Amino acid sequence: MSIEDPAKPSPRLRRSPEAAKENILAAAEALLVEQGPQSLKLVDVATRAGVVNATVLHHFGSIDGVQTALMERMVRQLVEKVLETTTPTGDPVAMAGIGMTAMFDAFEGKGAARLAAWLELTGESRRLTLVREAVREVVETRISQRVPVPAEILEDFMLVCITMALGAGLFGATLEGLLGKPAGRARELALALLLSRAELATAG
Amino acid sequence: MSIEDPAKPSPRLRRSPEAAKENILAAAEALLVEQGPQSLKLVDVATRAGVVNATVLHHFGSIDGVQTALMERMVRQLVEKVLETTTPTGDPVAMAGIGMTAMFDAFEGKGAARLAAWLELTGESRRLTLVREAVREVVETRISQRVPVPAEILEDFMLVCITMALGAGLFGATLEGLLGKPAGRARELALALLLSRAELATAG
DNA sequence: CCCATTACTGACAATTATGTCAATAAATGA
DNA sequence: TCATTTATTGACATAATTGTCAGTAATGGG
Repeated sequence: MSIEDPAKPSPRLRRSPEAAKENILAAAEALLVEQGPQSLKLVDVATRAGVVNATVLHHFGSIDGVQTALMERMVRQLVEKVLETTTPTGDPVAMAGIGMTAMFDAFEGKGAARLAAWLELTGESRRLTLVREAVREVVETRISQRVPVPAEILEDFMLVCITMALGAGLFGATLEGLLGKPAGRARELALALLLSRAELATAG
Repeated sequence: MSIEDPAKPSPRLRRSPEAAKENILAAAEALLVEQGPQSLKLVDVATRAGVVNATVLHHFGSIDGVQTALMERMVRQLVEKVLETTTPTGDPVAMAGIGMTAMFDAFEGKGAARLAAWLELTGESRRLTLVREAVREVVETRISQRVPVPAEILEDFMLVCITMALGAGLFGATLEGLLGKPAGRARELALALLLSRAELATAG
């Protein structure tokens, strides 16, 4: 006999469909961030979420369904996070600084850059029309009307900014280690470089 | 009966160990570039190389052995490619331009950026002491002695440069598509940004 | 309280991927 | 020519991963 009561029928927890999915996706996201995309195994995700694999399949149909849902969730979170910190102020340069900082934060924290890299490697980056729309909204609605800069140049600037934010978010820590630089140096330098450019553009 | 001679004993091809490994690694690299790291299945690599999986295992021991060998091969190629195009000239700014262009080329072509992302995602980026040594050699031996800039600043510059080269190499094409920009625009803008900075640094 | 719905589970089937092994055949040297 | 070595192979064994299904148990509506 064990110490525990032998006849212990596990108090089965029943969530709402939304809560169940949320629980599973949170577990999947944690695994993605901690161990990389190749560790997104069905059983691992289920175990992490405190359920069995059949439960995961019940809600998402397949492991691909989990991955797709996770992608959408993370993209949505990223976009919201950037948008909510992109409230227009009077000063264009200060605004650029705030917006870019928010972007760097978003890509670095919670593994958004890792997710983007995963999408890129698996060739699933086509599904990102959501991102396209978000970027367009940021450019047209939030920045373009306030800043005396042609949309063309603004888009170019966004392109460089996102490229650097992704690069810094994904490789920053490793590169800093390889070069013996303090943590956060890549991000710091990239932001400074971009900001100097922003000042130039608005001043000219 | 088939059209072919029914008793056709396949003319078995026997390579030297080196050639056999090279053949397999080339196939693996092609698969990595074309379809991403998760397509590096034992059977797929073998089929692509025109052999059976047992042959691959004979030479590399396991699929991990293949991946490790492929990593080392690609890193070596990348380092060589960068080093060979980093021949010092008289003009520091021109040198910076040439060196950075070479770096961007190296990371973009043949999926070096994809490899780096893969290493990052799989958490294998520690093995990159090879890269560390190469970077140090570039900084100390090839640049530092020729350019009147403190090593500190030079290292910072390398950090940003590599970050951007990786970002552009990995995400450039997709981002350009999402933003409706012409191909190569991210790389172009990044290089321009870095070059303007290099001019500033050497002028100051 | 009772019933219908459905989230959840355990056990098992199916599929896929990796690895083993004895036998075969291509090169090399004696 | 003959023997040794070993790159190569097919068939098979093992493991890992995904997916199926009938049954169980929370939950909410009547």
